Amino acid sequence: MANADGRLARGELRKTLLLDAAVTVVAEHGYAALTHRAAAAGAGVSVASVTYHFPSIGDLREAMFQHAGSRIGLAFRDVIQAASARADDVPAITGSFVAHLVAERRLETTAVLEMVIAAGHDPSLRPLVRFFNDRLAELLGPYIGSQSDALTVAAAIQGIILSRIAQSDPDVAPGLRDAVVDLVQRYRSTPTTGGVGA
Amino acid sequence: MANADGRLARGELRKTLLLDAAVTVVAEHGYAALTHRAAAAGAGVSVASVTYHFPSIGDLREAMFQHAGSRIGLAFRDVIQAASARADDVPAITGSFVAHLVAERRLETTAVLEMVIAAGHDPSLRPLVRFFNDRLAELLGPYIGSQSDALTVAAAIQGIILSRIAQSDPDVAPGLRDAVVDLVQRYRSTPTTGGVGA
DNA sequence: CATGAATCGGTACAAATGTACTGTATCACG
DNA sequence: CGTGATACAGTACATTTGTACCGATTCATG
Repeated sequence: MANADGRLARGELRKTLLLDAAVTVVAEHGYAALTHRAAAAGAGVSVASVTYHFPSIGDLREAMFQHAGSRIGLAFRDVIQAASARADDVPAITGSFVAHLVAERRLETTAVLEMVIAAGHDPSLRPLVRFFNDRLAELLGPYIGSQSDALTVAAAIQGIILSRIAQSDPDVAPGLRDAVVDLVQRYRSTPTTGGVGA
Repeated sequence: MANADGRLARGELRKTLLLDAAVTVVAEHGYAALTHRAAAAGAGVSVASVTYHFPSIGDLREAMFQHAGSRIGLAFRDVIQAASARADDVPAITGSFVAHLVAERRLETTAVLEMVIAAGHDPSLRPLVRFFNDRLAELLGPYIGSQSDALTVAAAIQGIILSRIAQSDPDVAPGLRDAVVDLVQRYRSTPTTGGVGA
């Protein structure tokens, strides 16, 4: 899709540029501020370039959510693999991962949270929201035995992330990680080999 | 403000009618859908009546958040009083309260969650968001000794509520309450008098 | 009952937005 | 080197939205 056909590669490049700009708009000014013109201005291109790739505003919104979700999803894939290998380290891995999301992936994370809210009145978004819940639960799975508990903790972690993003205090990142680590540990079900106990 | 002056009473009545309609619009169609005309249509009144009480759209948005927050805040006041008297029952009280919010106060609760997201890029909303976090932490206070832990659990509960509203499954209410009760119990710090242990 | 403020419906207009249309440049391919 | 599809800039127009304005109605008060 890129090497064989240069035209498609160019188009995809512009698309990602536009979607990155769209994610930035949503994260910095809210879901309501995402317009063709706002995305065009953020990417430094013409409005027609946006309407060409995303003819209707619904297309832009949907692609923007998919894009933000894809970025986060890739990060999930790596950390899930690491967690499945060492179940005892799941709390620490999860805590660092969440801190990473809020710090280095703040824009995409914020956009995903906007998507979760939007899913409340837009059923078409629910499959993607459920996908993220399942991925987060999958990350916790090796440490938390119960699937039900894992989903609860996944939702709880989302709430902790939300509260930090809502306050937007840049200095709360370390406290965020500790809070997540502690939360996960309180749901431990599989016996750990080492550890002196908290 | 109501009995002494009939005109003000009438105005306040219309205001609450409009704000209830505004909250409904936000809960059912999202924050972006809140316009003067949408609120007017929802309340069955003219657009001028909305612009009279809320001249700019910013006034309407701000008052809508305040209104939804006020409704939830009143419910908080009662439950906090009940919880302070019986610390051992805090998990059950909190669980039932959360279930009540999602069931009977779904519209206001959804609007408040929209406000939390909006606070990420609108600092003027953060005091109200912090107020709710503090109230929820205050509710948990008698049961959870650490103020830091109480705030974490408060954020976690918000995440659990968010996940249920996002999925919008009406049959998950009982599971919701159990999940909240279990979560709070895992953060117990004060010794309970009775109880056989879970 | 007269009066003035509060309230509200109807209308109008400027700005923002969604979206279509036209022309042009780029690039793969024959 | 022509050719056609892709990609994009500029423009235009209809719709939506924010907001102001005017007139009618309600209601407390003297």
